Amino acid sequence: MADLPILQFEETIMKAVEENTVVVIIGETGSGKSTQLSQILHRRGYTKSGIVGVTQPRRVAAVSVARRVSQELGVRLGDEVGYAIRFEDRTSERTRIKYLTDGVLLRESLSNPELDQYSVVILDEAHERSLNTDILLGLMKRLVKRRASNFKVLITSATLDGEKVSQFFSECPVVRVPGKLFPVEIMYSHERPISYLESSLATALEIHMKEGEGDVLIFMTGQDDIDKLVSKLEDRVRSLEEGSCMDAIILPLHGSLQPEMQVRVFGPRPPNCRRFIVATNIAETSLTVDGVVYVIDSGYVKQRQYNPSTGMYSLDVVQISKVQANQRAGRAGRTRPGKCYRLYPSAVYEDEFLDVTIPEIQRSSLAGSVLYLKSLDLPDIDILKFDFLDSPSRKIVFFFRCVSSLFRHTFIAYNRLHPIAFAAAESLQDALKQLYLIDAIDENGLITRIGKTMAELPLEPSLSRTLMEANEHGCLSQALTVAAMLSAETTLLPGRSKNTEKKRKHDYLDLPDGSGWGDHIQLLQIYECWHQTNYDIDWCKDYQLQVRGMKFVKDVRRQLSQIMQKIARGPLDVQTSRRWKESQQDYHNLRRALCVGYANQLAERMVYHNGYRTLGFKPQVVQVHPSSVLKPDDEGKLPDYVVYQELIATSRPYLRTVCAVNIAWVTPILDKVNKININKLSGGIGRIEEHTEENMSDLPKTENVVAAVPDDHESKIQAARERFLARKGKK
DNA sequence: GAGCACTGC
Repeated sequence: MADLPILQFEETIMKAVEENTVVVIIGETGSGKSTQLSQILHRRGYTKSGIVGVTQPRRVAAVSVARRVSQELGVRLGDEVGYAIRFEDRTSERTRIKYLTDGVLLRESLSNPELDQYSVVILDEAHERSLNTDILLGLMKRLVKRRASNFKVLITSATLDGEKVSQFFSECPVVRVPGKLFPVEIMYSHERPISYLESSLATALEIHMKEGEGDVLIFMTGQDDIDKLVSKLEDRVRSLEEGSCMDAIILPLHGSLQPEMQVRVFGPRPPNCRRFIVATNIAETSLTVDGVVYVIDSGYVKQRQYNPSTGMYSLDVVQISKVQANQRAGRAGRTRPGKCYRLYPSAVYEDEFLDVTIPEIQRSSLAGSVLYLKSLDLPDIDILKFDFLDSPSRKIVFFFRCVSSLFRHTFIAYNRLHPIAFAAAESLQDALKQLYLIDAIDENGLITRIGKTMAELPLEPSLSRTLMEANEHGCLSQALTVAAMLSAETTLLPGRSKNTEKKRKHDYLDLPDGSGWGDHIQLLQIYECWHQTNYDIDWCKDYQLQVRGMKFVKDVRRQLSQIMQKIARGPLDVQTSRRWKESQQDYHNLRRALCVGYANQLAERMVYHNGYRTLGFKPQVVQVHPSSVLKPDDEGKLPDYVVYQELIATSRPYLRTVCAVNIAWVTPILDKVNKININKLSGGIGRIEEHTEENMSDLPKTENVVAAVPDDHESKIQAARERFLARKGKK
């Protein structure tokens, strides 16, 4: 501990912290920033006036770092040092240093927007740019102005990103702390490989024959490639075995592996043996494998992206960023000097790779984030309560300045660099439309009472809305189950291991089938069956349902029930139905609640075939995913209208997880779609900011331009916003 | 009749 680099910088850091409200710390891997920054602040008295909170993007990190710090300070975990993650709060009144996931801190700021129990907030690993961290960055920017006298923010980031974060916080100081990594020699390919699978294979074999002891970590993009490479490696290594003096163990490592299999990667390594770990980017940050000396980096990663104009998700293989490439290389230098083989030329790294990864906030639907921001006690709501502050219109300007600066921060830098980065305006408009259709905001873009309640639920807005509607119509218990099942769905079904395939098909017949209404209903029925068995673990195993996943569903369901009981007025029925057979009606109310909640995700069947056309977005022809339990009726037809959980483009655009709904429920929603006025919904973001730029009398003229040339207007707003923000920044 | 990168409340 004493030789951690960060301790030599204690004076520098503390001087910067004392003289500034915000400080960026660039701390490379092994600098000790995660464990030491909080302790330094504790020693310097910053825990006397409040808690030092340290956010982490991942649960395991929050827990393990808290445990470590409590050991170093010689206190019991949960006393002076504690942690808070979903489903688990190990803090007490005595807690002075608190590690928490960034999601938990966001939830806390919902009930306490000033975060006044904290004297310091440290946003750790900010360069990872998780959606939650990005929103926290925006909130901190606002908070440091309001609590400048008794609040400090420290942000840790990677080298390439630190300057930008500093700019975001009005050029706050940057302190650089070196890491304790061993040097890693970087080797580039001369050309781009034709097949990075073959290229990885060749490189791995070369290392095995020519290089000394040490494990090899190979980054691939997905399970299929991992499986292929593992089997090829096994073949080739075996044929080499006589010529090599070392044995080889080849291990896959990815998120869908059972935890027992993942453990093999971390177990003790037999002597005179080399392990090849073929991994996804799970090994980039989430899991650390000891003993790795060689890294093979394909330069690619699989990323999920959202297109706000079509409402469609896709899973694409894209080039990594420089930050990611360096992070991967760093995995070779943890225990001793290592080597990193990049399967691409250095010119590609220099010229094509983005400096930093496109942040999640730019690749996701913003409906949840916008609703969350609107629900905070920021000035666009409950204006009467805050009379002592600025006038209402000024408040709205302020709100959108916070929001737009937050989104600016993440959008503008990348738009010209990367085709998949969508414009902030488009993404925000999509979010506003979605929120309007599910009654979370009114036609002026102001949050409604329903929306306010929705934001309290840790769910995507559509599911929150479904719960609220279900509560009105006596099917909350069922909706809670569906919401919980959907929160974990991908982890429920068994993996693709071949020997279970046959067995599963057989058992699958015995599982409920949704009674012809679709996948949501099937999920409900599965959970109710499990409930009937008194949550029997063996029952899950019999039906090949992931035990961990089902337990998670139970936890989520309990948490949602508690929140609903807290926020909803009147009596609630949150008990799981005890007589599920009797509830096998047509699920009328539940399906209607889903229709209301997913008003922005409806599809209409085509007249002559079973394809669907999406409603609400730019219409698209899509198919129900073959994995759906929804089957054509006796006439060979699927339901006329469905709600869908997800629209995803794989080999074709598919609706995944669908439920039949009635046309009578759909019609009023379509009326609403037709009446959408995006300018009003935007709450005059552009208009208000243009007021500050130009004369009031210019306004009608500008609005005419909107109708005629939207793009031009958009760029004008953008320009006005830039000038506005620049001027504000100088003050 | 297809396929699932990784997190998190």
